[in-house]
Amino acid sequence: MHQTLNAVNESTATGLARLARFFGFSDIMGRLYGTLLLSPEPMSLDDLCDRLQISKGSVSMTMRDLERWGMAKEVWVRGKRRKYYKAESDMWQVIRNVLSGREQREVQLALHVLGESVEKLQAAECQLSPEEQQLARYYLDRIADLQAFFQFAQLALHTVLGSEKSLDFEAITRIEIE
Amino acid sequence: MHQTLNAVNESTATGLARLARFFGFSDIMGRLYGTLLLSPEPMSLDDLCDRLQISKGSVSMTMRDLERWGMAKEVWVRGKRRKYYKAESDMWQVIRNVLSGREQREVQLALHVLGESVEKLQAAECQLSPEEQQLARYYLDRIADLQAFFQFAQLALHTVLGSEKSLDFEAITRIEIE
DNA sequence: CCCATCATTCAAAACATTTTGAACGTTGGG
DNA sequence: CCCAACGTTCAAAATGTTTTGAATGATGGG
Repeated sequence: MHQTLNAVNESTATGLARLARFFGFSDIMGRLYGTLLLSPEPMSLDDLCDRLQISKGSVSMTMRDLERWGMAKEVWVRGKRRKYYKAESDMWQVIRNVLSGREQREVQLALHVLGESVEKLQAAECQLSPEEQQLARYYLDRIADLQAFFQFAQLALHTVLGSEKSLDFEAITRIEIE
Repeated sequence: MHQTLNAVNESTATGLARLARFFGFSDIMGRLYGTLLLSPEPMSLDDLCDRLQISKGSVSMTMRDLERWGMAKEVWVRGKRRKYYKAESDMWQVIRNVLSGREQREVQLALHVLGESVEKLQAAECQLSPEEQQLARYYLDRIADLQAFFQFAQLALHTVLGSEKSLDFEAITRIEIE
């Protein structure tokens, strides 16, 4: 294959590895996704091992993750016994999968914990000394700020997840201006 | 101090540690920030060591990071020689600091690399065999998708960073009901 | 100028994550 | 039913990250 094509392949895989890392996934996950994304033909586990020079165990495990996150799909190639994979090439779909899984859970957990703290503080108020009451009010102020942040995040997520097609810019700018 | 106050303190610090980890910072960074956030008085390095049960070296290094990211500030307490710190309590400011540093760089780097790939592919086109040309066009399509994604991210970042307004609790809840 | 009191540094230790590869399933063709 | 060709698993090795603490540097009071 021409050297330029290889170079582009390599830098794309490296860039996606970086992006994966940024989102808390493994390096290999990004490289596998990038490699599949630039392959017009589905690839087998052995193809991927060979291309990326990593063990078959890693590829097998990581492909399962990619499937779980809706970033790759299994493909049957007739006449072949091997498993073949192709990348989900709709980036918006991938983004939505990731956001609706991990990120949304994160935000909801945070809001839940913060809500519990508020309840605890309110319930305990009458048992507190005057100084402690003052501190409790201070806590409630800071917690309110955190809640505002997470509620903003929740709204932003909801907006992105609600959009069926490729995300339009109008939606996001509207949130910020309000 | 009352047990409820301690419990809230602890769960807030733990929650912020989790958030820090999510954003690619260290655990301790989140815990220190959370601890400072819930302290009406500035705290010294030794106060923080004592509260979080971690070595002074860690606290010293991590406080430098927190300062670098605009998440905490040094405070002089008259009559004391120690350094005292307080959290930057404006969450919106903290978010802007983080986004305008790391995240923005990340997006710009990605766009730069993708742009280079497009140039390389276009420059090499005339040297390619017909099959290679077809593959190059496939690459250009996939790269265009990636560029669209990063350009969207860039716009979203720009919008958030451009807004001066800090979000308050009431404003957010009002938006969500609409 | 010296001492006491802090803060900072950084090499090594503790800890956590990722990757490997040999052993073990599974499946389909013969 | 057996073999060959694959996929999967998981304990251990490699690698990467975080934390410690002893040594060192800085600074103000006396």
